[in-house]
Amino acid sequence: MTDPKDTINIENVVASTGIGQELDLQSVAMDLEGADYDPEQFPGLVYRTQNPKSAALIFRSGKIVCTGAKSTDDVHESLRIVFDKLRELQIQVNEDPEIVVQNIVTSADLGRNLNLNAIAIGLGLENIEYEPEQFPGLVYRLDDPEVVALLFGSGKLVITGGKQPVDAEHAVDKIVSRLEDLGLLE
Amino acid sequence: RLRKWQERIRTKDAGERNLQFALSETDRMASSLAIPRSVREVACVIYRRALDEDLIRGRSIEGVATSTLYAACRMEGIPRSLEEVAAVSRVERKEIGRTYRYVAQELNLEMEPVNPKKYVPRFCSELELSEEVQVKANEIIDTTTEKGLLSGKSPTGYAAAAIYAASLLCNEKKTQREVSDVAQVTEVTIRNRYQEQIEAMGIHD
DNA sequence: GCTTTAAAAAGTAAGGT
DNA sequence: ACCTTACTTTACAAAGC
Repeated sequence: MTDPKDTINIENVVASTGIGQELDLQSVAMDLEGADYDPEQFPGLVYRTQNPKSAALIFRSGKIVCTGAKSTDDVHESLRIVFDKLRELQIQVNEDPEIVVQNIVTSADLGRNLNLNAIAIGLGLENIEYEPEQFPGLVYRLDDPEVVALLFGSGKLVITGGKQPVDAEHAVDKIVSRLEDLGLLE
Repeated sequence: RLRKWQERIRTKDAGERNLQFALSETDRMASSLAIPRSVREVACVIYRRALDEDLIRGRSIEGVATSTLYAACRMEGIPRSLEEVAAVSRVERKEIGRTYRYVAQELNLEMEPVNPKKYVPRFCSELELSEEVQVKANEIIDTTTEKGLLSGKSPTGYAAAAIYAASLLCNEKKTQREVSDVAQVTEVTIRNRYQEQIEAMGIHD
């Protein structure tokens, strides 16, 4: 039997940072190749990196959001690229801007089909949300770690809201033991 | 004192006007969906609770009224799908679903997932199918659910496929198109659920 | 509340061939 | 009937309406 923890895969990491300098997004949009900037629609300028793949949202305040990376290392690498691109435009960027991971999205596989109806009742209707008419996944909010898990009939799951990769591991352990206690993982 | 008194009256009046409008909307929607009076009353009780707990703030009266009607139908065992309630509401389906989830959570309605069998009597009568077909459709739903086919599937699509299969088995065939019209799901969904269900039932046609 | 970005899960839908 | 595209859900930051 495969430990469900070994099936965990990081799918997306969201992080925020800042260069410590205000920006004229209009001119950055002109000089930065591939930049998307439509202030009427959204105040941030969108810049995509190819390797690693990610999307950076750059704001007038100099604050930046990076999303789409597959690991925390990729977040740092993507932002390093963004910082260098800005420096090429003669923009001052702090030496090592603090990068804060805000959210990690992971997927995993329990390796068994799940009876979501039984799980909804077993885990307590007041704690879960399962509306198959609206979405096929069952929404399970954990207190510790503070994450949200989406459970599917296939046994696959998505965990989001975590700040560290270990949050997903702890969440999987708790979900597995809760389901085993209820006899719903057989 | 006097100001507080006036404020109370104003709030109360606003609340009453709010409630009056909500009740008339609930009645209008319930009438066009042929929902029994007893269920409308349940919807009104839920709406009143939502009003008392201040859940209306930031949402439209119509949206909450539609959601409570949707919830009441489920609670009373004669569910209407979001598609159906959205058709008589001026709030879009997505908003009705969101509001319903919020109200159900805040009022601890503890709603169980809809059993597809709850749609069988109404859909079958709209299709003028016999009692025999209904029994067969229920049997298909029970058997395939036990085999784990229901998880994550929409109850209406699931019921529609079982009814379609049952109509074939009982020689009272309805087309996928006819069933999809009453169930408000696409023929593709009926086809997909139907294939899974007959395979799980061990039926070869 | 909304707007935008990214990504997964699985079901449903819509449009084209 | 198939194929592709797209929308539903979760979390999160950013600035502005």
